[in-house]
Amino acid sequence: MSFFGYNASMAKAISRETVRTRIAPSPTGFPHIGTVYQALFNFAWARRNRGNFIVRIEDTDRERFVEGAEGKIFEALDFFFLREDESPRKRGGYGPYRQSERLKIYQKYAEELVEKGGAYYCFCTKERLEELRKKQTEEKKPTMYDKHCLNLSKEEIKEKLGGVYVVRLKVPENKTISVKDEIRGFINFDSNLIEDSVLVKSDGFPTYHFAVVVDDYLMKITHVLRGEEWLSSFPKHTLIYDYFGWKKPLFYHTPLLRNPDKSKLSKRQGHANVDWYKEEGFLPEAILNFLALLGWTHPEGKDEFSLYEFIDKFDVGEIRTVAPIFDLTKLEWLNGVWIRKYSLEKLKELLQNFYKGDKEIEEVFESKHIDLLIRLAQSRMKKLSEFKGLVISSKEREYTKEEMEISKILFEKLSALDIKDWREDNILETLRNLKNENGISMKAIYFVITGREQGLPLIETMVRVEGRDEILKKLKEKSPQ
RNA sequence: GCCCCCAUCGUCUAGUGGCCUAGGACGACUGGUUUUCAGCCAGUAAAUCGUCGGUUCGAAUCCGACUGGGGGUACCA
Repeated sequence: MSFFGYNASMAKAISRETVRTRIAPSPTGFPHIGTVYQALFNFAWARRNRGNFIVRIEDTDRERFVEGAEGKIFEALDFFFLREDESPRKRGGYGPYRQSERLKIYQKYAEELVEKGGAYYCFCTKERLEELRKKQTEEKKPTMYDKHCLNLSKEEIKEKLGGVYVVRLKVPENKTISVKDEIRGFINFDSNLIEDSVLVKSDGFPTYHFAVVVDDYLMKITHVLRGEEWLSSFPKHTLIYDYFGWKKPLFYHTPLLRNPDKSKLSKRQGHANVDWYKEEGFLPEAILNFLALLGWTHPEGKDEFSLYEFIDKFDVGEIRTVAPIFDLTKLEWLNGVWIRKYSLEKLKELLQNFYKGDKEIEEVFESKHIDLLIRLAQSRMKKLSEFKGLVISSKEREYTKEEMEISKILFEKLSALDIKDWREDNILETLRNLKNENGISMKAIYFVITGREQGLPLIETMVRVEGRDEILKKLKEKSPQ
């Protein structure tokens, strides 16, 4: 970093125009991991170019609107450190940032578009449209609006405008509409296959296609990084830009995250809900790291990197086009990597936060051994949720006869060590002898003493956590009478 | 059905005409360290680059067809 915040890695960055990116989530349910994926790329590109990252709430669908969903979106962004520069909660110079509060704006531009000949009023009833669709389906034709209202006279329109109507996009006939995706290049569409979509609904709300164009333009968005599912409606958006004579931002369609069975990442199979990751004890750093690896490769081939490093190295043009499968196994590995990176203090804080309200484990946090326990558990957890199982002993199964015999032998041998000899080296020697002389495996010894097949280091916990009395008491209980 | 996108180990990917008898990471497996399990270290297996055809002296890389997968086809986003 040097004066004016310029460094060599920024040479590639765009300088003339302030880069402005955005995500446009809909408050229609739980916060989706796909939204985080989009947010990551948009956020990183804005930061990389010293630009602004905007969050615009697309709440134009009143039927699917879910109370509180917007708050959950911001909660998720905060959890992932993807802090926006402009949004309904932050404000900014291009608000409002909630589409439901921009109705007047859309109305104005809709009228303008009609005047310019890029759109028209449609008064068709739901019944007529349903009938039309039914007929087209029967005839195995594509279901498209038949432009019935396109040629109404001025008088007719004026007369009907007092009633119920929608505004439709006027798609030209017999034309090739060419759109440019910065990753894929030009893509051509036959205009005859594109429907005159509704731009403004009868309730006065705009549809996505219209609102997104108007808002991206008014909010001076320079780079649109959005999901691949928008590629098919891209020609409609292009048409609107062109009718208005507006300069288009650059478009990058990012791959869709998929389930193990390759379908679009859904609620059911994959784990689409951001809350699930929090509940499992995945760390935001690890999830972000993992997400970045999906569709992008670090120039040095690194697998582990921070958000900060991602911002420094990320280039939008390098996004891959292949839709990756969201594989939890690699995420778990990365989560373990990040858990190991943390300092004891930080990890303790994280764990305490994670287990807030869990009575059983709160005791453990108050014990004087807590630091040791965390240190011993650190390399043994992939998720924060695994900590509890490591530090709270719970009997895994009944002891066999042989194991009870071993308990007895262990009790006898360990009793020989009095309290001042209860040290790691002595215990180790005792156990070693047992192994060598009686042929008892360390695995068996571990189980007999701890009551579980595997876990935290044996001798260290025997000495520093449990203590002589506790160990001997347990062994005695397990010994045959 | 129609339109559009995509196609390298099980998964994430490197690879943009010769450096590829295809490299890395996760996972799996083996060995080492070791008091269990992890961790750490070393190593092994794993893709005839979806298929077929073409261009070329030469193709994972370019072109075409096919197949497969995905997305779209709403007064949802």
